[in-house]
Formats: sequence, C-alpha cells, structure tokens
Amino acid sequence: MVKPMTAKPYHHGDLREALIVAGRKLMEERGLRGFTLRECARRASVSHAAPAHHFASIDALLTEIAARGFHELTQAMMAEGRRSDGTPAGRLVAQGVGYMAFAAANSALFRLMFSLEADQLETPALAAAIGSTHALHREAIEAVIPDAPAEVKQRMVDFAWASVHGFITLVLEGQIGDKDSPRALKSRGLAVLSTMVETVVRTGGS
Amino acid sequence: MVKPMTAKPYHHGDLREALIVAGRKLMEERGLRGFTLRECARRASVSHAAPAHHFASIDALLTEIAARGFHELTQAMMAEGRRSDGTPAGRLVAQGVGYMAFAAANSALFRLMFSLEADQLETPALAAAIGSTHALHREAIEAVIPDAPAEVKQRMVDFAWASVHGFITLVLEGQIGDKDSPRALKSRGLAVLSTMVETVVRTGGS
DNA sequence: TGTACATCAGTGAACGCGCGTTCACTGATGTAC
DNA sequence: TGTACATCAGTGAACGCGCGTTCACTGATGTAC
Repeated sequence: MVKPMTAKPYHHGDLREALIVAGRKLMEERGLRGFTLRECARRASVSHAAPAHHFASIDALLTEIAARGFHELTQAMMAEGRRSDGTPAGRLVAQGVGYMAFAAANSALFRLMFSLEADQLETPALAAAIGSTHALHREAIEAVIPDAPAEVKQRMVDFAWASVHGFITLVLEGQIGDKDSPRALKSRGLAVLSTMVETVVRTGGS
Repeated sequence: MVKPMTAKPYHHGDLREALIVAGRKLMEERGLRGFTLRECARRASVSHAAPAHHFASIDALLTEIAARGFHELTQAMMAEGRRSDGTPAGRLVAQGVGYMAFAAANSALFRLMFSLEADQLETPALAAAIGSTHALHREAIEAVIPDAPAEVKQRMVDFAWASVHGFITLVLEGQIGDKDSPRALKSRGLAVLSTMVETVVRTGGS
C-alpha cells in the first residue's frame, strides 16, 4: 500500500517558520486588528493548538515577525544604498528611499514594528535587529559628517531619522498626500530627503 | 417622600459627552487594545446597551474622541505659540514644542489620532479638526518664509511636520531615548526643533 | 538489523471569556390642546 | 393648570461570535542498546 504523495505528513517539517511567514502575510492583509493565532494556524494548515509548541503566546509570534521586519528593513536600506552614486550624501538619501519604500510596501508590518510594547522591545532577537537598523543609519550619517563633534552627529542621527520616519508615517496614516498620485507623493518624499541631507551636510560640515 | 439627592436619575443628562470623556480616559489607561464600549458604559455608570443611543458603533465613538484630540492638539500648539517670543521662527518652534508635549502627555490618544482608517478620516467633524491643525501649521511656516515660492512653502510644511512628528513618534514607541531622562529627551527634541527651523529659514529665505 | 522506549509535534474537544450588537421593554420628558 | 400622548433615553436579557489557552491524547521520529 503506497501512500499518495499528497498525503499530509503528521509532522509539518518547519511549522515555526511557516507560522512566521503566514503571520506576516496575514498582518499585511488584515492588519494588527485582524491578526489572530488561529488564523495563522489555519493558513499553515495545522490545528489551532499546534502553534503553542512553537510560540508561548501570540505576542511572541508578533515579536518574531517584527524582528524579521527590522531585518528586512535593514536589508532594503542597504540594497538601496548600494544602488546610490557612492557618495556619503547619496548613500544617506538612498537609505532613506529604501526606508520609505519598505514602509510603503509593508505598511501593516511597519506599523507593527513601531507599535511594540516595552516588554517586546526587550526580547534579545528583536533588540538585536533594531540595533542593526540603528547602526546602519548612524554609519550613513557619520560618513556624511565624519569630522563633526559627537553631539552634532547624534543630533543629525535623530534629525534625519525623525524626518524620514515622520514623513512616511504621515503618508501611511493618510495625513499627507491622500489626494496625490503615487508619483507626486514620491516626489514629495524625495524633496523631504534632499532637504534633510542638505541640512546634515550644512550643520555637520567643517 | 423626598428623593435623596444621591438617587441616580433615570436619564443621564449628557451621556454622549460622558462617554467621550470616559472613553478618552480609558484610552489613556488601557490603550486602543483595551478600549471597549462596555467599559466606557461602565465608567459612565450606565448599562452597556445605552451607548447605542448616542453612537452607532464603537468606531463612531473612537472617531469622535480622535476629533477632540485634534482640537486639543491645535489648542496646545496655539497656546505654546502665544507663549513664544513673537517672532515667526520662535512661534514655529513653540508650536512644535506644543505638538510634542501634547503627544507625550496623551500618548494613547495621539496614537489613536494617527492610526485612523480611511472611512473614519472622512467623517466631517474629524476632517474639520484635522484641517485646523494642518492650517495652523501651514500658517506658522508661511509666516517664517512669506516670500518663498509656493512649492518651497509646501516642501517646508511637509518637512517641518515630518521632523516634529517623526521625532516624538519614535520617542513614544521607545525607539529613541529609552534610556534618557525626561530632561535629556526634551533637549534632544529641542535640538531637532531648532535644526528644523534653521532649515526652514535657510531654505525659504530670500 | 531489530526492538524498546523517550521525546517531540501534532490533534480535537473543551473552557471560559468579554465583546458588539439587538431586542422588547419601561421610566422620564416634553409638548399639544 | 391638567391631561393625553408621542418621543426619547435608559434597562437587562440574550445572541452569536471567535478568540487564546489548556488538556489528554496519539502518531511519528530518533536514539540506545
């Protein structure tokens, strides 16, 4: 008696990973509000009690998904940075473009990443992922103004991040450019980015 | 037979208003996640079915609370603006301070205000409240750079708002300065604000 | 190579929960005459 | 000034829902001997 190939094995293989993938997709489709463990299980074709073997709670799964998000965000920024003209200023702008593009393409995930509770933020894997994103941003700023005093660098790190994050957040929440075409919106974003980089150069310049 | 003064009247008097007030407080205490109609009713000392006479749904109540929030935000910005040195640049910074202070003092409400769905944003009362906030901000920018071309003004409106909103959002979400004292954090915020206003002046100056 | 057995990763039933909303109702209010 | 009556704003019971989590279980896997 040969089992057909389509028979589902009793063991999933890598349910943990499957739940993360399914959860991420669910998040994008339904938002945080529509995110449930049971639906994640359904999408992974598994009973709703199965996830308990891999995640202690729904928050643990969300935290893992957010950590992946920060990893991807960092990757997106790096990829865009590599595509830039190679100057420090060009790279800073490009990373900003990568940041905004990632947020726009994964808005629910992005929202999740920036609405985590304090206890979630303390999870080592997540903290590490966030640390990488921060570090990448800091490096890009420091490359633009290598000779500036530390406090100025810190100010510019805050400032640059705030303007990029603020702009795309306001766009995602419908506060900016809800009547604009995607093209017009992108141009407004680029304007913010170039204003930002000019400020960094001028403020941190020797 | 005289009824004691403490006897609850059958009719509430102004349940609609009471629900908004209770809801706002609940939002601050429990966040959006812990916000329920039934708890609002409980806090207004009324049966859980009573709110239906005043709000068609829980979202309608949330929308109203958000609209109040935008009103208060505008008031807070104006109040801080009046306390400034009277120069256009000083007023712009002061309004930014008011914005950040409001967000910090009402973080859950602030989060609600910036996580509204498209259909909620279309509610006339809310749209009007948001419009006032936008207008106030725009005026402050235009006063700083009255002679700049319209596109530059628009760019600076976007830019200034993005940097202020981005900074305080990142702080509230624990991404910036989670190890800082409130005093240190405020100084980082002020640094962002002064960098912002310098940029506006320089970019829009004749 | 075979077998016993511990461990792991699933299942499906059940629990308890609080929610939003609906419904028939009733007490209170205010207005027309 | 009094009365009938429509309307309004509450009540409390009920409905149906899907959720997270727990539990005893069982099938599958892998390892020691």
